[in-house]
Amino acid sequence: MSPVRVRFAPSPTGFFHIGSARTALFNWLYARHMGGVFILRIEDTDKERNSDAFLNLIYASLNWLGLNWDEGPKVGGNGGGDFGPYRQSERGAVYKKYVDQLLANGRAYEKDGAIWFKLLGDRYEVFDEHRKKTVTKVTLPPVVMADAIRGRVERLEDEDFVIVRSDGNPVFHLVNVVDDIAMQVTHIIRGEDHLSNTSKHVHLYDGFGVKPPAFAHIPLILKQNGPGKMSKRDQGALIEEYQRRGYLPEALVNFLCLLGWNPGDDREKMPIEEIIRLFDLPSVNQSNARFDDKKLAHMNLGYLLALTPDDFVGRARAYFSRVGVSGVAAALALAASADYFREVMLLCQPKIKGMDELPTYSGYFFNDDFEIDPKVREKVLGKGDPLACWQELLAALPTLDFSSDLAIEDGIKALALSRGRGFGDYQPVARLAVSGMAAGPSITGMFRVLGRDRVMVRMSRFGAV
RNA sequence: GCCCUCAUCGUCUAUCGGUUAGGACAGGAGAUUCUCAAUCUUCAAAGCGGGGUUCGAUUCCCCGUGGGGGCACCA
Repeated sequence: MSPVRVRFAPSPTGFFHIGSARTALFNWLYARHMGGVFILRIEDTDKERNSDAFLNLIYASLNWLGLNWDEGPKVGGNGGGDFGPYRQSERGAVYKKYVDQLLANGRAYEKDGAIWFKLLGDRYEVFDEHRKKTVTKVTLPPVVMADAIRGRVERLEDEDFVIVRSDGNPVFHLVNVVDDIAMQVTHIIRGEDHLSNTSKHVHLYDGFGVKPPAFAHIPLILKQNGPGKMSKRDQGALIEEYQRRGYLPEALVNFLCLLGWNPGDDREKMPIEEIIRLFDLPSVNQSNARFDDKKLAHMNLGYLLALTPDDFVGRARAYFSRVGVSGVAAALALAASADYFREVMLLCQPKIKGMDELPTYSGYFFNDDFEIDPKVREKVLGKGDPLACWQELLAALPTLDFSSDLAIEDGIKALALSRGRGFGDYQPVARLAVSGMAAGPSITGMFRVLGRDRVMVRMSRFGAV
């Protein structure tokens, strides 16, 4: 049996979005599951709308998601292969050869300067109400497709169609089929929006005398709010955005897998190896799925909490590096010692919901000139006996044991006991004085990481304001 | 308008003729707690409608309805 060869064939005419990513992902999963080949083919025949920036975005996004391609343009460690070139703009000669074949065997003809594919059957004219013009139709049986996800699909294709434009450029249907033949693609996994095109494609395969590959049309991702499928203009649609916001790619991939597929049981958060092992075409859903950013965020949190300390700190540093140029907090964080940075990050890991919270959440650890939120100040000072607590705590700091969170907690509790208070009486004002914020890591951890000197300075300064 | 396609909680989904219709996210309540989260417990929440087939339909078939996609010398 010949090995499975699948391809992802994006066109560099816009930002790389969720829908494309999932199509790429399902192709990649199937290839990996079957031990086959994942091909990246760039469909850049639309000269007007192509751009190198979008092309590079495709490479960058696939890399970020971990969807490495075995054949395709050589980028990083990816690509190569014996069926290139893998950019359609460089395959003109191939298309010409195939078109000539059609012309020679009578399955294509010229009209109005363009080349049309010829359907086999009797022709008749009819007025098309929708398009407001007379069209020539062909009497022939419908195309029957065996879709791996949808089962049997039947559709009548009864009009000849253009395969090469009058300007000499081949159209999508032609190049798509030619390349799938030339690159020996065995399974075409693509969005359901292509289902109606498939009848044309099957006729083309027939014209070339080639048995069509297997088709698998995956359901579409619907936009979170409002009607219709998700497009690159919709909120949360761009892969780039998740990358920028510090989402973990493995979380996004896991989430995307669950949009239209499931392992057959209740499991959701799964390592990619397990997903590869279980993934298969028949288990892909048939109905469209609505995008849900809350669930994605939850998935991201799950992965975030599960990161090992070293991994988390490394990724946090990478995130700070990326935003560093534009953020003061990030720049200061990067300037701190590696040990201190690590301690701060590990304090924050269990508390944040995403990497993008890190600069704000941890800013005061690195910046002594942090601002005190006036609203928080008002709230904290308006409750209980905060100033007395502040003074008592300040006085106790020089002798407080800073050796561990527990020691700090015991120390403050002892103080509280001696004054007839509770730990909770000191916490709000201490947090305000030391961080300026209403929420954050445990006050004991915060004290320990900042160290006695910094805590003292901040506590003292608080009274002066 | 024509063609294709889909249909279980608000959302993602399990069920492959017989279940108290399960899980997850979101939402409500409670527990825990030094803030905020997280976590744990818990509550509420679904088979689009109508016909069949069958001893029995969420499940199979048909018709409606609703959603989605397509109908170019775009991809």
